[in-house]
Amino acid sequence: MQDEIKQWLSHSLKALCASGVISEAPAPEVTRSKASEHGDYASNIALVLAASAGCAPRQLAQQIVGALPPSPPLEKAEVAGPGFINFYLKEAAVAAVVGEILSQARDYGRAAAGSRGRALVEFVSANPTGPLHIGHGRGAAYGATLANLLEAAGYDVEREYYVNDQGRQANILALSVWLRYLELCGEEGIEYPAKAYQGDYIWDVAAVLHRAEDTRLQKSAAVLNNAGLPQDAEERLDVLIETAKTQLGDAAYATVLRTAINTILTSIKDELHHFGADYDRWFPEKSLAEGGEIAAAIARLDAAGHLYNSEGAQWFRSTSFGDDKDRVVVRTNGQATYFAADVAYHLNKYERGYDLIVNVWGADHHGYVARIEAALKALSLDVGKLHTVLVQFVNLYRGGAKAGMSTRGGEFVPLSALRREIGADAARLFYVMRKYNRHVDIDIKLARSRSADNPVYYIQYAHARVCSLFEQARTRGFALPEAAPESLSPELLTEAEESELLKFLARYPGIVSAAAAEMEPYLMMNYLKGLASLFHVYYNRHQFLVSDEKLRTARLALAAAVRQLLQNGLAMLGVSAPEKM
RNA sequence: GCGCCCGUAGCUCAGUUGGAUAGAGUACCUGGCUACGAACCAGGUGGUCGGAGGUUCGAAUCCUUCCGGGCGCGCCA
Repeated sequence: MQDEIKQWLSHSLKALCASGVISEAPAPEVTRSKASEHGDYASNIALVLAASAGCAPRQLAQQIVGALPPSPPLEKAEVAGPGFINFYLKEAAVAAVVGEILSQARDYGRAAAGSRGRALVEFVSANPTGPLHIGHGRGAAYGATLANLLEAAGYDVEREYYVNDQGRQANILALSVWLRYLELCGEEGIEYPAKAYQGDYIWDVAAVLHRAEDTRLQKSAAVLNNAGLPQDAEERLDVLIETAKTQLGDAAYATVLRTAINTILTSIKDELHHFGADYDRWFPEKSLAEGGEIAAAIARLDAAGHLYNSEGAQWFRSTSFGDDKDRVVVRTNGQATYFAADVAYHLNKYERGYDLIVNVWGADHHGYVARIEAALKALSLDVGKLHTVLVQFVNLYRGGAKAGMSTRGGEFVPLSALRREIGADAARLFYVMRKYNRHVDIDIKLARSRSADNPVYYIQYAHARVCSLFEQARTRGFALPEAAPESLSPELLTEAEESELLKFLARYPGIVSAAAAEMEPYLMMNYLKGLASLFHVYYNRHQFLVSDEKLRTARLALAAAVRQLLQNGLAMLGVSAPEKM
């Protein structure tokens, strides 16, 4: 409707331009009116053009209105305030939305599948070195919801998790697990390093190895203590890792590492599934090295002339492309850096031919964006396809007291614990309640309470209410409205609450596309709160199950449309829509 | 020090991308179930939009600067 009004306005402006009232006819802006006394839509075009036209804004507005073409859905257009033009739509034009929603049902507001091309959403991608914590939960809720929104907006979406199954963190994990394993075997005098992973889950993984009864893994604790350990904790860890590799041999060491990664990754997959975040692909970092893609990526940067050697390492001149310092791609020890692998990974994504590539990262990675984009520019790739979303941190409170979430200290709060305490629905909703670049506070006591602070209940309650209403209608033997849209009598919906609700329903498609375009799931969440609120107000003021059959059917149809959009919206947020609570 | 994000009611946050009188929820006070679910609704109290300049018909929104809070600045991942 907004676009149609713009066309009418343009038509009018061209006419005035031809008669010399104004010198040019720019594309007019049309917005939804904030207050109902300002009509349904409004344009500021007269205020914009008044100065150049050399006449008073209100007078110009009057001339624009006079030159509008005949427009059937329009009740009237009038000049108001300093020179705004307000548009009022006919009730019937507004009420048609009920039939559209009931006939299109789940597809209402959705663009044709795949019409916008292919999109990749990579999210969470936490190191498989420990359980997911509440910070990852936000990435999971955000990423899963964004993927749904992009799908609704017409993208063919793939959901991907990048698995860091090699590198230093993976080696620290393997060492940690092996040391615990030796303790399980009864070895004494093992000093467990402070920088190794401290969580209890390491014992669980070690127990898996222990049950396998692999004799290659059983070594004396003495070999570790003879290694001549340095004082520095990080160096100490590196020496221990090397010792473990030589003592175990490549094959056995690989078994430890693989078992550890697989065991933890399995529990991560399981947790994400319970959380409603499912993936199309688990992309192993290791495959990049094994397929020669890291070397190929480095070679491409080199061929393009953007690498140089310094201090025994190979550097990428990322400062030429907007980064604030150059980055190492190959260390002095000959190993490629994590950054080099990540360049290869992004190259891989680009070669898969997506139209949109989304990275969902934690806010602590923001320094990393510039160097990845620098590499893409250096390889002459279209950086505009890549959107890196930096999701801010989550603070967890328990009745006012802050709870920590560090992964290495051992006192993190696992996502699974949060989910068990407040439920997956509340967690999903709380995580996407704010803009992604703002911090989210979750107070567990609040989230568990059935108070009105809790938007989960407010929205779900509206849905359950409609369901209950239909249950009542059924038991009283009333005909239900879904069957034939043309028998819905939308013209009978003339109460103020009804027309407000109708207009709000019609905004849904715009919310879907805006939430997808801005990558802001909270817009959908806010819309659903607003929809629930308008329904509750309407419900309290008017009767649905009235004796007049036509009016009853019209109102039930409106309720059914509300229920449909609550279902559609909640499904997109990964939240259930219960019929009873 | 440099870079990014954020300052709106006591608290948690919206504010449709520069529009008309800055809005919800919560807290506090008051009212509404012999009508389809009171996990709801209605009314009231509550604001120098962090401060100061600037841009224009018009600023919470854009620019400059200061203040306050969060995060990042490894041959870790």
